[in-house]
Amino acid sequence: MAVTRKQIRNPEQTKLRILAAAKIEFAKNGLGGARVDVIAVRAKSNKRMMYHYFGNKDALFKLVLEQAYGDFRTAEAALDLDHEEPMAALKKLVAFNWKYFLDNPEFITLVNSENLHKAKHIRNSKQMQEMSRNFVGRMQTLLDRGIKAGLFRKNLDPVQMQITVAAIAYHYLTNRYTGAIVFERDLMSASAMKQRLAFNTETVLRIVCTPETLRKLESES
Amino acid sequence: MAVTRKQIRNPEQTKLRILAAAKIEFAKNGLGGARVDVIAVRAKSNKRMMYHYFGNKDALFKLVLEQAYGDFRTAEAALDLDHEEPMAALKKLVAFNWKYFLDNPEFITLVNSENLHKAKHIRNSKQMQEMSRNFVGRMQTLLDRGIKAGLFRKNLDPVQMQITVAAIAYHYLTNRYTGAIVFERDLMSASAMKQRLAFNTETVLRIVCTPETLRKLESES
DNA sequence: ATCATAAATAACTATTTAGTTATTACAAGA
DNA sequence: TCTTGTAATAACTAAATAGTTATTTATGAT
Repeated sequence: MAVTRKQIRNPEQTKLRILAAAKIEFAKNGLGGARVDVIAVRAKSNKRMMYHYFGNKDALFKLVLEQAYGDFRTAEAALDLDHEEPMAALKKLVAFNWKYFLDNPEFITLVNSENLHKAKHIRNSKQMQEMSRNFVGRMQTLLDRGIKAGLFRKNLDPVQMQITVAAIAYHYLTNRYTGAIVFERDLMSASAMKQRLAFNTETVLRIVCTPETLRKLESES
Repeated sequence: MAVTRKQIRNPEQTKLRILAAAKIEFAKNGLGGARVDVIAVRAKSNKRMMYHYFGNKDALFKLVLEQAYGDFRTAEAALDLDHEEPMAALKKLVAFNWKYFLDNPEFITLVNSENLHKAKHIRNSKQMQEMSRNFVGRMQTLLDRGIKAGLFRKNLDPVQMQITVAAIAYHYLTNRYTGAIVFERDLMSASAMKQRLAFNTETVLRIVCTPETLRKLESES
């Protein structure tokens, strides 16, 4: 006697399952290495549904990537740095970047994959532009408040700052595997990670703070 | 009348052509996206030769990657930083990293691809270990000389320094495509690149130098 | 000259892959 | 309860893909 599993309809859930499965597969193998069959199976759906809801592999990748960026920007905005002292806010931002890349390794591999393809999927994405709009602005606001408080140096480029804050966390984590071989060191042990976060925090403060602020910090410690 | 092109034998040249073609293909599409047929055609050879000389796709990738690392380390060692003043040497190292990643974009994408695969190809590579051996040592020597000259701070971790010096150049360049969208700015214009190199140089000096050294630098400029 | 070795080539194969077709099943509104 | 649009599924296909087989050809040693 054949067991006919009842076919339950739930388009929203199905879409979400496919998106989640796609994120895992794209993150693990890159766009080129990802397999649509694997995505369908992992989503407990089938390829036809994926093509029905998302069109094709590249369109699905684009959506996954946009959502990954969206999640990141949303989390960063939620830090609500405007209600913190400038120094505390900056430290918080450095720690946030570190923790986010650590907790969401898919973000890193998705972004790397998109850059391998010269960002062709999101090049003309309205959504990407909107999400990015306030990103630089938040850094500028933070820098301005620090300057006003006599803590930070003037004329710092907020774009260079955002890139640098990301870079020192992102690079360490994305290249953790080759890094472990090159440096013959476990870069992911609890102590190594604590050390890196401390180093990154100090790096950013040294870039941003005036000499007097730095002197004060050193005499305190 | 059929034109029979003379079949010229040159195993060394053929191997080199295959390696060069593989480097381009792997760099452009990643390991998963690279096609052995494309490599064979680009090398003006054929698949059988590739399999004869290198075994399989993964073994070829490993060799390409090892050579890319070898080239990078060789170029860095050739800087001969031991015969420069510590400050000049440090600036030269920052500029070298920048220029090398800029001139050799394949290095970046090859390393990214290997990290996507958790460094499985080079994990037990003797050659990698040997090439890396002096890499940290060179930074340590540089830092020690700077400390001795009263210019640099004490107790800086040379591994954190190497990672950071690489990060601020590598990250900017590897994510240049998504970066251009996020920041709505041409990151690769001559002026943008000049600005980034200057920012990176200043960043590293601020990390490394003592407060007095920094003060002296500022009063000079 | 000839012969053994290795270099080169093209044609082949078994699988895998992105994308499609054809069909069935469900559920909401008339 | 009938109808209709759409969700779900499986089986299919044409192209592509990593790796192989069979064969020819150049070259250096004897």
